[in-house]
Amino acid sequence: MFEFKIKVTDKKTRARLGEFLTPHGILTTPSLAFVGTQGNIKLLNANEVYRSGMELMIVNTYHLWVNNKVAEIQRAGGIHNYSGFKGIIMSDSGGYQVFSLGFRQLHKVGKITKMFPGKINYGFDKENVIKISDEGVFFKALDGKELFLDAKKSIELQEKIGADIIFTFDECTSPLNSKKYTREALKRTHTWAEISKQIHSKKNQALFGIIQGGSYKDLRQYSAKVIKKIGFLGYGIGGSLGKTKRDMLAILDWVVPLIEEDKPRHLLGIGGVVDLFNGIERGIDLFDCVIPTREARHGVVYTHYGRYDLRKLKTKKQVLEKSCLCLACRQHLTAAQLYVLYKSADFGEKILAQKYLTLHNIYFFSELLKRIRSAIAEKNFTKLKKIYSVYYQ
RNA sequence: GUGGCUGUGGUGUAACGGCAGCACUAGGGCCUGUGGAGCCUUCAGAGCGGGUUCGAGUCCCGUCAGCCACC
Repeated sequence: MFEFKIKVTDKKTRARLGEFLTPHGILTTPSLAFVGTQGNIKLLNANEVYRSGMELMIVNTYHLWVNNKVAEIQRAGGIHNYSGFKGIIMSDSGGYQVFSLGFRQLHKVGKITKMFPGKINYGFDKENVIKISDEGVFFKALDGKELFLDAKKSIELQEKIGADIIFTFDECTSPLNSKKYTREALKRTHTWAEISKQIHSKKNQALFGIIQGGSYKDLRQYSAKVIKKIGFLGYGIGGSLGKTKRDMLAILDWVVPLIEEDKPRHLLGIGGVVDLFNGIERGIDLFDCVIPTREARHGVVYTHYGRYDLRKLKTKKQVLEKSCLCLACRQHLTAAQLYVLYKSADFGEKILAQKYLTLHNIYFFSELLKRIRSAIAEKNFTKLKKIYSVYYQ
């Protein structure tokens, strides 16, 4: 049902071009999943997603579960029917919410410390809504209800959701957690990985095991060995990913050589332009990231000549990018026109602008990944990286 | 022409006579397995001239402008 074939291997780096056979088609890698937390990309309907050229989406087990969507998905016959997305779908296990709803709020950091610098007010209270034990995690939902999620429950939910690629339930730690704590969390992650594998029975879903261990070399390497030994169809490399980007790359250099060549590797939650090149260069095949869609809603435009705040393009009387085939660029909507819509007092017009930017950014990242795949095939990945490094640092 | 009302950042608005605050706009920044169509940050203000007062955006007089009503 699943098979990962490596087509081309880069001679200078660990980059490779691959094909991952799934029940919903062949996924050529490297690839990036766009995040559709509750089964849909925010602001887009299924038709728009289809026409955007999106190939891979990741949905979120925690949010589907908390918002009582799972039964509805089952009734629809699975997440593909429910979402209307015909491509390949992954589901996150809920392990990230252990961090995003817990330590991230207490520590005020991202998976890489510098990601959330300074004092950010997220608009919701800072009390810890998470209680972690060796058995699983208690989440306090927005309505105050307490929910319990563990490996067994996560896999059961993910089987009901029915994505093509699913993940083991893990504990995503904070970069500010001590080594002692990270080691304890890692032990839980490994236990939960074993349980996840035992529970998982659906043959039409590929279960990926998640490697954790923070930014500690021995823990990361130990985790890679443990997860490899349990045996999965692919690997997820999860946060925390250290204090700087350099730490993140070091983690990849420690872990990737310890896992099999012929299995796909997914760097969880990462997907900035520079990160894609750096990850692929170190042997990563899959990414997922909220950046393209979230930043679109916040007015950021990605182009092959750099990343721009729409505000800076307000006088530009041309499309966002000439070569782009997204809905906005195809309709010859200029940056200036999009800016007017984006700043409109009319809420509907603002949403329309955000929708256009979302489609544009999805198109950009899809196209970028295509170019990367071609470059690997044509043996000039390093050259392509150099080209983009002019506009993206 | 007479009477009345109103004059506070670019805009819209607050503040018993006591540090001129807020929202929008504009500028700068952020966002990495989405609790976010979100967050942080900077610039920018009393129509003009007098007076009372320790102290005036606030009270008084004049002036100018705008709005309303009436000849």
